[in-house]
Amino acid sequence: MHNKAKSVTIFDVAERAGVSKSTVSLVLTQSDKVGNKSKQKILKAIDELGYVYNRDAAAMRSKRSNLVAIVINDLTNPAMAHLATSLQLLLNDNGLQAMIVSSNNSLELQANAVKNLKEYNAAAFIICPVANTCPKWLDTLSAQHKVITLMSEVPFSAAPCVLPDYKKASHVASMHLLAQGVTNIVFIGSELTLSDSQALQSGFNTACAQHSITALAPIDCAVNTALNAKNAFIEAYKHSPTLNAVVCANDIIAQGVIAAINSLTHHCIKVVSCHHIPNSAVINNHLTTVAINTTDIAKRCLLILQELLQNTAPPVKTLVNVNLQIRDSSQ
Amino acid sequence: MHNKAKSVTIFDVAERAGVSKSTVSLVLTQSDKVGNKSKQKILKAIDELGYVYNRDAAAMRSKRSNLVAIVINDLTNPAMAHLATSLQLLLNDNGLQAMIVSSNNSLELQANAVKNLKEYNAAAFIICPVANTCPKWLDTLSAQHKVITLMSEVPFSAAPCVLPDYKKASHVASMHLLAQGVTNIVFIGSELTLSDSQALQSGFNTACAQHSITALAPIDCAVNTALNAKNAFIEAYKHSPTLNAVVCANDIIAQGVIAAINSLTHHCIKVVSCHHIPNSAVINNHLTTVAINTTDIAKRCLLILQELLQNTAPPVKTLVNVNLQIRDSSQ
DNA sequence: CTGAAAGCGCTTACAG
DNA sequence: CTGAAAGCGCTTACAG
Repeated sequence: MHNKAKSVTIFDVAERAGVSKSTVSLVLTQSDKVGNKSKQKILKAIDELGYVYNRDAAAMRSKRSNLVAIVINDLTNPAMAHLATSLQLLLNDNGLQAMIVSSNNSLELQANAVKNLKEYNAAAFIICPVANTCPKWLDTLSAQHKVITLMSEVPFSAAPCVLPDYKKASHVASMHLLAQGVTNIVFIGSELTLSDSQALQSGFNTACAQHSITALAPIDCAVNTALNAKNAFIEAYKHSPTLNAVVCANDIIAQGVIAAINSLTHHCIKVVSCHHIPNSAVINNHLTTVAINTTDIAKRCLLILQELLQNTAPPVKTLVNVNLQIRDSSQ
Repeated sequence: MHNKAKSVTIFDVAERAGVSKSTVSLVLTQSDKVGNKSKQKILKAIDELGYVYNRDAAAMRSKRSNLVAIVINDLTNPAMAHLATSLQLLLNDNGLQAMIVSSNNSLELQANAVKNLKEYNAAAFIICPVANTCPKWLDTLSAQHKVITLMSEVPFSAAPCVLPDYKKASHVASMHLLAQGVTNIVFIGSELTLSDSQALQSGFNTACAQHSITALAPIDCAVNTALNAKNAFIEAYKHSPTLNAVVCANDIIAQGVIAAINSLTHHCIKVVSCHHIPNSAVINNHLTTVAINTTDIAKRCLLILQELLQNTAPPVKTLVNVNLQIRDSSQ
């Protein structure tokens, strides 16, 4: 859509530096086969001419690319944005260029984004998959390209994935409540049939079993919004007014639940969240929550990417540790 | 870093479809100069061979690119993430590919990101600039490339920018309070010397003047966090206990101020925010705030981009309208 | 409407 | 350590 000007090429640089194109190319590709005097002359010429390396040409000729696509399902979630940023910085440190793209929680956009990025010759795809991503689609993609999924599992897919240990997260959160002797405990989450949610419920159920407690039926608030959670909780509470403890799938849901509890006359319900979403608000600093370190996830992801690029087979599933942070809401 | 396999080219497609390379190319570039029977054969061949268009080769040959870099200073701010996503979708609709990159509020990273993206042959740069971005740097960039800045002004730069009308935002917010007869009013913001903050203060001051009110000295909470705002407000309140109205630069600061007010024995202080940051929390729904529509900003940005790509000169500054949303906090 | 040819800016063996 | 040459996958006039 936009026509570039004359463009300075390695030929111009070579001419100015009084060497051949090949020598310039060797300098640009960080080869050590070039004498220091030549190298200095070349760097000087590059600077004087304002030469810009053309990676399209280089990628085409060498059939290599250092472009890594990062496809994020929800960029407006600060945790996801932080993860994407961390990844970008790590990739930069390793000579790779990140290209962040939002799939905006749409399967169609996700498929489209990947299709386009293939045309731009991405060397790898790091995907925070949209809910209900089709495993076959992912498998087809990862058969032809380097692919890693993050944060959310696509069940039975062959693509390596890196996840927080959701099961452990809900387990420690639930045990923390149960150790205080609560008896009427419930789990609330969104889209309960999804793999991640199943893992959370599993940790919760294990904890209940260990304390010989029979939990109430889990509350499903459908879409993951605070308002939905608030309404779903109020509804559920009508049927179970003896409730005294709630394990929430994440901070957003916890916010809704807390808002619901504050609207009740009783305030004797303990709340924990299994998935902390960092934000700069003062507001949430009473919530007992399980912190998920997106920096750790990003680091792990990079290691796996390096394995993929070296054609060694990485683990298909990597669980990153989580930590319970105890605050007022569960006391 | 990663070696692609054999790769199917337009030559293979041409062979299979029984036409020449040129004809295939014409189809790929959406030319209408190709007969329908040929076109169908070609599309069939593309599908059967799993051909992937190589945009690097196309860009190099045609010296055109449809890659647009979006450089965001703070991707973890949901408003910015939403803006980036909106832009991406609009660009897609117009045959352009967005490449989102985070500058993570670092001048160095911002400069580096732009330098790298030039090598990837970006057709345009849409930048939400880091605070204190150097105008000369931006001018040099925009002399050679298509550049638009968003959300935050780099004073005296030649690059076209699209902003919310910050002055109007603080003006309507302040007038709303003053109309209720408040007398001891103060403005609180972060980094008060920055251009955007100056605009906010200007709207505030104008409103005070219109009501013949002398405002207290503005409160500067340095970094833009709720905690900072809370502490700065508590400190300021000690010196001015008669305060009865606060105009906050944005929602984050407002959260801190409200937290501070709640910790006081009196609750008779009205609060408004000049810059709404959308998030899914229920919590903030008592705050009177000025909504900034990032979708409008994105649309405006696209129009300006189209002008730039057509080499017409767009307005150097575009202010997008804002709307006051009245809620409990100012009643 | 189609084909042959040149060339975008680079990298990569291969001789010197 | 350096130079000449081939070629990556496309697009673009230019003849037919």
